[in-house]
Amino acid sequence: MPELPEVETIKRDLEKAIIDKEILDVVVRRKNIVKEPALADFVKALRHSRCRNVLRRGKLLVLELFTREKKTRYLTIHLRMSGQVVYGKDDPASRVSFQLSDASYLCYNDQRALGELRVVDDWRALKVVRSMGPEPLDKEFTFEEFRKRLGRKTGKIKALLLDQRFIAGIGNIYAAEALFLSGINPEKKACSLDGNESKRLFDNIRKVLLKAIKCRGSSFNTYRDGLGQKGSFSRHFLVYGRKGAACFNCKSPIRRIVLGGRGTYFCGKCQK
DNA sequence: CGGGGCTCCTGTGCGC
DNA sequence: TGCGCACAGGAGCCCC
Repeated sequence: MPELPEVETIKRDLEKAIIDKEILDVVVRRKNIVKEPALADFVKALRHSRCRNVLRRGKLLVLELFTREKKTRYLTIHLRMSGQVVYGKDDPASRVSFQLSDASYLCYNDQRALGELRVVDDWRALKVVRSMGPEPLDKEFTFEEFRKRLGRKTGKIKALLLDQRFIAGIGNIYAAEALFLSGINPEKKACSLDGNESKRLFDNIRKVLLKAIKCRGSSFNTYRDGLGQKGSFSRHFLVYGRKGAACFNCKSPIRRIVLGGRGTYFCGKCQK
């Protein structure tokens, strides 16, 4: 489900909703979602802590907490395929529910229960964070660097865009959309992109992510924002989920192949 | 290093 | 209607 724009939308919603509020209690209804520490310690660390800040790195959502013992801890949330973090009333179907000091709740919903919650001392020390590639919307993410790193990769460009170690936050939807906008076939080898292609891809990655954030994400299925509402970017999909439909550019049918185990949509005529 | 398959889960939709 | 299979915004692991 959630890629960078969806997680960023949730982050912004939570900033408005929960900062400085105290977590009074935590109910864990699905234990295997809590990865670290052991369940009792997880609950203990959260209870009576306050949310100081909300952060995002790639697809990882991070709540900075100030505990009752006056220590800083971090609740990290990875939503995987179907996770939601929704502020409002309690939802008995939620996997984990946080009761807040304003009589509201923060619910972690997750139909497929593939998501991961952790409480850690230092979220930046997590292996997944340490190995994460650059943030595509940061100033430090430059075309020169992108081009250089592309040139060393012999695998298919779409698989590379999904690799969080290469670049953080892109998932199946935005990889497909950025490649279409750039006129690049998803099976093309990364190192074979020429200067113009790399530049178009670099620009379009940022463009599509920014536009999706403006639309508050894509909700064709389970994604919801921090207040339980749908995002509208699905209305702007150019290729994703459009198998057999006419390409908006050339009218030939959008194709679907499986690449790296993921459904991959593209126009065989416009993307070379 | 690349790529394929399998795994963790639950739910939906389609063809027969 | 019922059943089985494919597939779903992710990602780690094993194996060739």
